[in-house]
Amino acid sequence: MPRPIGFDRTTAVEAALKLFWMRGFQATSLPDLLDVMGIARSSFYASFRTKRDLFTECLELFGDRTLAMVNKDNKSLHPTALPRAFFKSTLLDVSKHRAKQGCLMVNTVLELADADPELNQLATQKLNAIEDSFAASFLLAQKNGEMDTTYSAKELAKFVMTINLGLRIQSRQNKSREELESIIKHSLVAVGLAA
Amino acid sequence: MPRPIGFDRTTAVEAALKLFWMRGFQATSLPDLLDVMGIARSSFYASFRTKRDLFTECLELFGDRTLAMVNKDNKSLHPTALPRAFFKSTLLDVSKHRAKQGCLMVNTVLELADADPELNQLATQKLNAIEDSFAASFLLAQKNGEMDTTYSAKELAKFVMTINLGLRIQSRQNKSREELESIIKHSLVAVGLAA
DNA sequence: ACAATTATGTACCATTTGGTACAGTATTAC
DNA sequence: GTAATACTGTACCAAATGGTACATAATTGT
Repeated sequence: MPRPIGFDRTTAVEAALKLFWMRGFQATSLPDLLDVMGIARSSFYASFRTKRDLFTECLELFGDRTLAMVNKDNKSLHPTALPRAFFKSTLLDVSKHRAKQGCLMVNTVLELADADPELNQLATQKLNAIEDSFAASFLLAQKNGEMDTTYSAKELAKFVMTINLGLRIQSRQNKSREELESIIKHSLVAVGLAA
Repeated sequence: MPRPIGFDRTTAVEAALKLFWMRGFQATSLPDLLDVMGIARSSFYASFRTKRDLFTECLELFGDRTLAMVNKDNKSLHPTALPRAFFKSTLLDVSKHRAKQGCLMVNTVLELADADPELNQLATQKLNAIEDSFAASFLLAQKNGEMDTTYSAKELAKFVMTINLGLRIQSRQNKSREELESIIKHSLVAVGLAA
């Protein structure tokens, strides 16, 4: 009997995500959101409750999507090639504008570390999941004797994540692709992940 | 003839810096500032013009102070020991609360990359100055034959800075001192900076 | 046609925002 | 004392904030 939902929820969330990603949580106002989502104020509160709830949804979506990317490469590539592939597809093979957005999780951790510990924790948890995926992959390869064991799988994953975080900041600083590429190359060579 | 300035400007700026450092620019309200600075609203605007101007002053102070720390170590330590000393004094030998604050420049870059390009650039410039100081130190050591030349001084400095940025995020995530220490150790060993 | 539901638009809300104006008081040099 | 300056406190400002209320129109299944 009811009139069906008129706007595409997924599209709307996607638009909101893009804005949050660029501007951060606090700097994104409700009118801004309504504008890019193309819905009315009332519809917004009916479908998404609050701005914070919507942000949580975006963060969750972004985190899961990123993890899925890593896991996908995980199946088709040799573990030692994983980090390089990840950096390539999320940093190098990406438009300038998108590179400047950095990573929503990282941005969130720094913006809301103090102001909203709960969101900070959610972002951290999503980042940890990615790190764990790397670690699991490395561990398997090491057990199969396909990978050097100078560093433990966990240590290696932590190292890769540290580089990743550093790169996300630099991409928000407008560093050139060449510069980022150089850093990636040298870091990976240094720990024997230059597949 | 005039009545002298009653409050200590330096102390007031210091208090503001601490608050900005923890909460970020946007999340710090004017009443909050007046509170920790211990001055009246009118005095604030008379002495500091605007909230943004004060923030700029804090950012400048923080950046110069950090650079001075690096330069000081620069004179007493061997270049290969510089990064380790820097991480120690700014990350490991520091209270838990202070570690959680991260680095004001890094926080600023991520919070205001899109919203205030000018402040982003100021923060970036301060970070670059630190990187350059590392690079200059490495270069000198390499020329004197006191340091391995597998990596160029500039590349090495960029690598150290990337690790540094990554660590600042992780310290905002409440990572334990042990975890940070382990990352530092392994990264520096990897590029031959484990003095 | 009718009931049910969901959209839209708009008016409204209290609160907070950064910033200004100004009156009154305190402290100094002369 | 007087003039000059700098403090405090408070009142005020317009604008923007996130969120609510509600009347109306649209679209569906029956």
